[in-house]
Amino acid sequence: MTKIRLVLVDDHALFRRGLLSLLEEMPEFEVLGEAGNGKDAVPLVESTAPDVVLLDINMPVMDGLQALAAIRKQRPSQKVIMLTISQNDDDLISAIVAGASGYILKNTEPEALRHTIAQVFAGNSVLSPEVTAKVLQAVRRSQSDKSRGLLSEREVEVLKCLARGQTTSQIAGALFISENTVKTHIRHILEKMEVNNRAEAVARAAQLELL
Amino acid sequence: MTKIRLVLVDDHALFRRGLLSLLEEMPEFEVLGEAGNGKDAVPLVESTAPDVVLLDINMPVMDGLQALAAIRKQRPSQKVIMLTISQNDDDLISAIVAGASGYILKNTEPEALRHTIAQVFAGNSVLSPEVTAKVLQAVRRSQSDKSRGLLSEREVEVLKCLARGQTTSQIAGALFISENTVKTHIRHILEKMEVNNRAEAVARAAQLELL
DNA sequence: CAAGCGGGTGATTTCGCAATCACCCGCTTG
DNA sequence: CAAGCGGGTGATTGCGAAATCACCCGCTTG
Repeated sequence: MTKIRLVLVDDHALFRRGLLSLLEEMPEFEVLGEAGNGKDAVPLVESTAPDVVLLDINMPVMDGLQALAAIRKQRPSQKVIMLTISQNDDDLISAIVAGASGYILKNTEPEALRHTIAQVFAGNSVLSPEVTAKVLQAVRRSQSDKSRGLLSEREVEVLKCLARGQTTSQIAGALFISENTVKTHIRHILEKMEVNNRAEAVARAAQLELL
Repeated sequence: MTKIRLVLVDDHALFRRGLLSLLEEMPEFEVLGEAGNGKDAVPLVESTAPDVVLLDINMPVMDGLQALAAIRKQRPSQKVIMLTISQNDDDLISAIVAGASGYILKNTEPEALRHTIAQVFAGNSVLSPEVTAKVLQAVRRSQSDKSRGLLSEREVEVLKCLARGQTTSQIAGALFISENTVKTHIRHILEKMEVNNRAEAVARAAQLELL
């Protein structure tokens, strides 16, 4: 069996050596090299071309996020797992945006780490359960942001009326505007929500909970 | 030890029964009830108040996403794990937005399912590695979308010049505008990126790769 | 101390979008 | 067939953001 070739990057020599012996006990892994900071890591990855890089964030000289960006710039398909103690939201999101395939905490069990590396090697991504919740929150926020800015205030009001099953003339009466104006608002709503009729608009609005 | 109380929702009776016997073999779980569609699931969850709900997406009468929304509306803190074969992006994102704490595929190993339920019960979130990559892609897209719309075209041009280390007067010459205009653009860039000086702006721009 | 640079404030024009209304078309239904 | 409704096109006004420039302040440096 071809071994999964790794590079370890962490500024704590003790942790790095412990991790090294741990991984070498697992027959499917082969550690090609180690680095104690980002500046050393970039050329090391360049020259050894490992399957997966295990990368710490908090490091002197060049931190893990900068190193990640540099590595991914040189080798865009390089798989990198962030292995860190940081549960900081900015670190997490930055690492994802910079192209990390995994983000796991240092308190992870050896077996889980083994599983993570195998999954990443197979082309999948893995997050520690503790940080997954943060990522899901970020997704929720970004989706609601996207929905918020989409429609103007007035258009949302019209949409609410539509959802109550009101007709054009009823909406016009309720909002003290002409039927023509209501129709124009609905037109814009349909365009922005990329739907073809009132019913579809109401269905998607209910689904997105933007009422 | 207090058992983790579950409710299973899946329209395939065979799968549901198999899952039931599997979970009952694990001493830490207790299955309070089952449902074959979303319409039955909502009142069942309401009455039994389980710790965690395992919910399929593809179901007749009321699909899992609608059921998830209904359940979370009645019991906002209810923990729900989507257990499905769907790797569809829309299903995945919809489930997350609707408040799912987990999204795992039906080909998951029993031990991994056991682990997932325990993590969700503990307040964390879990995704199957196969879908984690999709979520990370969604995060990347939403972050770049956020960055795109943030700065105007002209402001991006100025920022590019800044990143090359050009001074105010050099930028003014390059873009055929006055120094004052350049300064105003930079002012707006600093405001929008929430940074305090040019260097910070360049650093974050490089990090976000919006050059 | 004066020139150059980074940074802050005010003022202008222009352009796009929001909000409004009028008018037109095609379908159903009594 | 005419009245009502959903849907489409054009036109107006007003506000806010983008883009432009002028002027002011404080620091460094020769």
